[in-house]
Amino acid sequence: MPPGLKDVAARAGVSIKTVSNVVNGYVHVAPTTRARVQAAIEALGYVPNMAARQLRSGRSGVIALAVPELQSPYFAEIAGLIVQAAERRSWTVLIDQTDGLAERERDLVEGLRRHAIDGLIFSPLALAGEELALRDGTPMVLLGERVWHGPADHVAIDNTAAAADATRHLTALGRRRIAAIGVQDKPSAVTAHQRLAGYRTALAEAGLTPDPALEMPAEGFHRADGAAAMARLLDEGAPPDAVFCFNDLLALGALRTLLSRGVSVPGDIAVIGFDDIEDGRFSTPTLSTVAPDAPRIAQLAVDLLAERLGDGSAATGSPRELRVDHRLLPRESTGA
Amino acid sequence: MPPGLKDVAARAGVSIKTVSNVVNGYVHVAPTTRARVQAAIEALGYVPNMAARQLRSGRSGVIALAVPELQSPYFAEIAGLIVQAAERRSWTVLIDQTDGLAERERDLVEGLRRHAIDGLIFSPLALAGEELALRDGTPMVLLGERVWHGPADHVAIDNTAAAADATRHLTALGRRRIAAIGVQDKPSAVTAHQRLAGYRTALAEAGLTPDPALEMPAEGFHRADGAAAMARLLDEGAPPDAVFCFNDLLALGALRTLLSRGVSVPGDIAVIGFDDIEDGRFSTPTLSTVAPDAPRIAQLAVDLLAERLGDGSAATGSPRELRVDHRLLPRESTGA
DNA sequence: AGTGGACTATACAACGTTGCAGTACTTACG
DNA sequence: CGTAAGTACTGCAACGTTGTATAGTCCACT
Repeated sequence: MPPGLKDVAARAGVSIKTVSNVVNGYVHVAPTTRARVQAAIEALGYVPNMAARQLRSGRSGVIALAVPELQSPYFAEIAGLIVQAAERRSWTVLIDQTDGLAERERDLVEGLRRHAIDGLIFSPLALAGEELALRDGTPMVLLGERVWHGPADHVAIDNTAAAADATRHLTALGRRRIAAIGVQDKPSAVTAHQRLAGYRTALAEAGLTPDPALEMPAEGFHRADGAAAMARLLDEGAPPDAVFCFNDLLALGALRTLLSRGVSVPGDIAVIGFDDIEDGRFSTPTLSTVAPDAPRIAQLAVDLLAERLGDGSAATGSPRELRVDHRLLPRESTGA
Repeated sequence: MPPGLKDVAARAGVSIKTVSNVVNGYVHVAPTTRARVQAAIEALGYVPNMAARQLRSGRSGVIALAVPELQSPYFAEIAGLIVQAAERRSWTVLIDQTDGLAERERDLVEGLRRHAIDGLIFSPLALAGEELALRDGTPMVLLGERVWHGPADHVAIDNTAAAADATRHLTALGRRRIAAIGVQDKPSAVTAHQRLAGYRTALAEAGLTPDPALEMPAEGFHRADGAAAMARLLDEGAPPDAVFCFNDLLALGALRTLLSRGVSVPGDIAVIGFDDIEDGRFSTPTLSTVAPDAPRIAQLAVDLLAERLGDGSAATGSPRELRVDHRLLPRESTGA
């Protein structure tokens, strides 16, 4: 049985409460007493019992981070950064994998973990809009691209603008038949919609007519989906001279198809992705991409949550939307 | 304030304990009572308070998983699989990132989280041997390649044999100058040592003399390290005709260097990696590798932990070492 | 008719911690 | 010198849950 305040108190010859005061850094404790208690703590190897603390205070010191999947390098990176940011506030991060399942996401929102966590940082895939309204008062910060005025704080890049930047990079190279890979129908697939919108905007700016045959759907955002979409693009009629993939994994899959068929990149077809994952910096050719400022996203998400947790009433203030910068990174796959 | 047993009891007109009994599925509750209580639970949206539960039972239902880094696809995959396996036991997994820092690892082992977690699945990088002995009774399962008879249960593939298999694949192709990338000096870098040993064994079997110039060190196990090591290999004297990289990331980095210099793979140099991460299945050329049975590793780790948690005394039985299978996956980078 | 057992429900204590109220002693000040 | 303010410490209650003990009811079998 691990020692408690009781045991430390007995050993130091003081009351339980005094030990508690020492542990919590209460000021009015005589130096000699404090030293005696500290010694007892050391000797017994006392560690505060978090469960009891939480039961009293209602705070667990744990925040949850819910992402669709950790396998995806982008989310893995975000997760790592958020853990770091949370550590600076000595919070523990509980990582939840939703696999993009609506059911799992709903569980989170409806607060099945309610008592265990102080707040939630959430990157929703299946849920959108009002479905995200939290029933209990647990503060939540949304990550990624939510549309207008959701029910909670929200950190994201300007997705549409970033997609337009990527596409503009291709039109600026003089490409005319520019395909998009990653289109999704589901109304909840906000990311895909926004990137498609940005793509179309940039095409229009360049005076190009959108060709439905060039807007390739993808079930998921993985390499295999990108490879398959690219293959269809090559097999069906006139191939494009450039492709904007809605994320880097799709782009790497597309690259694989192109190279294995002997298509020159960027000679015949230029390719650009989205996210700036590490893989793209070492692929052959290296992958042009749009890089969201991930460290800043992580920092802001944690800061926002901290603000809501700071004052007791989580309801203070209306939801805020924070924009984070993005950068275009031209690499070999578009001829850098 | 969220409702507690007390509130439900009041609404249903029964005692607190009866509600507790209903919640915990105790058999001897009259159907009508049970229904009334269930209705009250629904109406109030009651959710059990985990902190209080843990305080009573000493069990949190949370296990920790500590890995060097989530960015690494191999660990991300393992993490995902462990979360799945734990979910089947309705455990929550707290993922800790050690960044391979000895200090962080020591904190874990010394049980700073002691009260918060029921058990620990740990993939140590910096710590080895007796330093890993847990002071308190928290059950621990070690992941990855620890040497003989550590202080805790341990799940791993036969690292040396797997490395030998990979190297043998290269000698079987008739390659004679086979390099290794990923050598590390630190005594705690057990993985690197074992893979080097396997490599040397296979060379010896093929009647080849090990050439120190072909054993390339790598600071980390990342793409950049692999790319740099490969560059040095090409620049210093006679280049090899095959390379065994100690993991897939190193191999992908090496691939990048080779292709950007116009070296043919596998024509001039064959490349094989280790881990079977998704990236290697979509690189150009696709990457030959050795695949550990990751799902089984995850399942066994969780099972082992469950066993230690089952009976109250965690000390039952001496540490066990479980071997998991691995498979050689020849792909394009060695001429498949 | 009496005894044992299964069934249903309850009361109480305890898990380890902290907020609040309170006690005893010291110092400061008019 | 008396009172107020500050310092050092203590005791009790409460957070929400569950294990143990207990009490009453009903039925079945001697």
